Amino acid sequence: MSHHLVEYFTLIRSKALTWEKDSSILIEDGYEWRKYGQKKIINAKYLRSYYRCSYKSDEECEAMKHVQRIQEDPPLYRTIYYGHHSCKISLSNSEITLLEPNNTSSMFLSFNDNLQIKEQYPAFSSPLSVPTKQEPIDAINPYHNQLTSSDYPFSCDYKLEFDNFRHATMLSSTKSVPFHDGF
DNA sequence: CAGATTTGACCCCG
DNA sequence: CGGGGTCAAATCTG
Repeated sequence: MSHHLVEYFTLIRSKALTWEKDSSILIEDGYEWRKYGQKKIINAKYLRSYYRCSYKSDEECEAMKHVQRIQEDPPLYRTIYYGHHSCKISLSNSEITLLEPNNTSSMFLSFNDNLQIKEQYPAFSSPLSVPTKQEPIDAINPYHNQLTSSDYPFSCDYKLEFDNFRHATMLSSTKSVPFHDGF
């Protein structure tokens, strides 16, 4: 069963290896992350979680990511990646195409048919990509049954936005969800 | 017991 | 000074 995830990627800063990804369902991104912090962000309803690559100490891998839920209904999570993985260790899912932008173009869009959702994590098990531990998912469990692929049909209505940071955000949503919550 | 997470303190920078 | 990023000790988990 292919989940047609509709996601968008935005290169925030072309010099820094930084990009962000919003997804309406939690996906495995192929890496293991260790959480090292969590913060309440003003004007945001939800906590932001801070992760770094699990292999940072072993292999000097500097990759990090921040994950923050930005919307309740439907659930939407924003993941900002920093740096790239110098470690070779991924979850050995060759199916997973890593979500790393490879050039300095301001944006690109990806409709991931090839992103694999781990079967043992049906719709939600972890709001993040660390499958080894259960997460405090109480809040999102109510949405478990809503997040079937049928609720997220593949649709292609794009919305392009430019902000004063000269970075373009291509928003693609099945429901043209407005953004708010301080973003 | 080892490795991950939690959580408040610390700290940096605008 | 405060927001937000990181540290680290305590705690948790398997």
